[in-house]
Amino acid sequence: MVHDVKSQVSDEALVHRRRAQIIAAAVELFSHQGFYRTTIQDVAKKAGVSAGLIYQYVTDKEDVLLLVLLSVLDSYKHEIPAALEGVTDPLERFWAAVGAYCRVVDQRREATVLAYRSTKSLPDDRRRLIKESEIETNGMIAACLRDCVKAGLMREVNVELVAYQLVTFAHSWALKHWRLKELCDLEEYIAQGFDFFAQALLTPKGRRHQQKLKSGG
Amino acid sequence: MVHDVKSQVSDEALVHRRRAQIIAAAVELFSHQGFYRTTIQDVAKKAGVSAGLIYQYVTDKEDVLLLVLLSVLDSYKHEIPAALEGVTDPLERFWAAVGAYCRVVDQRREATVLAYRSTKSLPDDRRRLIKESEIETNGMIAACLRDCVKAGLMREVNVELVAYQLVTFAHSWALKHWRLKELCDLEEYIAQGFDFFAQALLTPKGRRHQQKLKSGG
DNA sequence: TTAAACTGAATGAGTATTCAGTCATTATGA
DNA sequence: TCATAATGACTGAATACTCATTCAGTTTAA
Repeated sequence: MVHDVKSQVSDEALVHRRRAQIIAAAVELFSHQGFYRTTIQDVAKKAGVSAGLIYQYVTDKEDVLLLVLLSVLDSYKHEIPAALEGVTDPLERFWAAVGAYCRVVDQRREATVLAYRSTKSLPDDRRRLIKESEIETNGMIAACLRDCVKAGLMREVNVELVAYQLVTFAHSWALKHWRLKELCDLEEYIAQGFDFFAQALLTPKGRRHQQKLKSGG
Repeated sequence: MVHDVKSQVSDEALVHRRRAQIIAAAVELFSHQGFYRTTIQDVAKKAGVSAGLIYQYVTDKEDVLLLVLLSVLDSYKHEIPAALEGVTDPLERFWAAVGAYCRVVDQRREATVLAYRSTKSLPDDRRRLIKESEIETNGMIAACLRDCVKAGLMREVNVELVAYQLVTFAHSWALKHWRLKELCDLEEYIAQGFDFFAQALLTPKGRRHQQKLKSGG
């Protein structure tokens, strides 16, 4: 998918390095000033390169935005499977996935907000790439949910919809941070979310299982 | 608050009428093309006035955005109390408020998305107006929640936080409509949300009360 | 030596804002 | 009564400026 963005430069390692440089500068500027208020010259300056150079790695300004957004979504796509590594119990996997999601959102808070603000600034075809990536991430959460339902630990809910609610819960930490940070910190936010979703989703069997996890370890 | 925006024209009724005209055009254009892609000439054309006229009712382009956003938040602020009119039972009031919120979001879906996308495009002082308005609306939901908790119908949750989750649930219908509309329609969305939040929040007493409401009417 | 990477000033398209002037309406005064 | 003036909403072309993008030329490294 990064390969959908065309570059004049052929050396792949160089392309990768330069783009990382450009993305890092752009994330910061776009997050703070927004896409339209940020000029390519700003990005170039912050990245320590010339304006012309950027156009060797990207076809237009919107491509820079696309790269930035894909880099955010990529961090979701990597962190969640990493958090599930080696965990087998369905309920544990579920909490691990949701917790990991919340923590990535926290780490990349400004970029997450940027994604909400700017996705529509992309032309349709590039926007589709973003949506697909989001659906993929959602799918990971949905899969964890489904496993819990299958194991009889959770009620028979509409898995896709609930996955959205979970994702939204995580995103809200970024979107409404200006207010939420006055109400609680990240770990409290996660804890109350867990409590909330547990109440809503767990079957009696699920609840017993949950108790065991809590006490056991 | 609308009065924070200055106009050259003194006739108040005229100001109101003209602004409504400008806002109507701007909501549509901003929603579809975004704030930065929309020119003042576009707005003027759609509103059937000259570009110059707009500047008699507004000091700059950002003021147009502010007026648009305030008009969206105002519709929340009016619809919720309207839905609560004459309802006294705390649980009924709660569902009425949340349901009303979801329906306004649905009616003004594009404008809601616009609010998420564009609030940061405003300078800090004007953005504060928006945030205050949002806190006020949230307060209405929080108050309903608090009454349910006091009446022993709901668990002792962090009312402010849960209010945010409810608001977020409503907003998501707009923000993720591109995906959610494939999973369900608005009424299903609301129904599954009610089920979900009921499970998470109601006490045994609350559950019995809820049953009574459902069957009785 | 030369191809690839890079620079940064120049170009030109796009657009927020202004302002000199028009027009309809209302006040003035003879 | 009816010219004449004053008012203030309104118009839209002109201004002034901001950038995305290009490209002629320079540097780098093999």
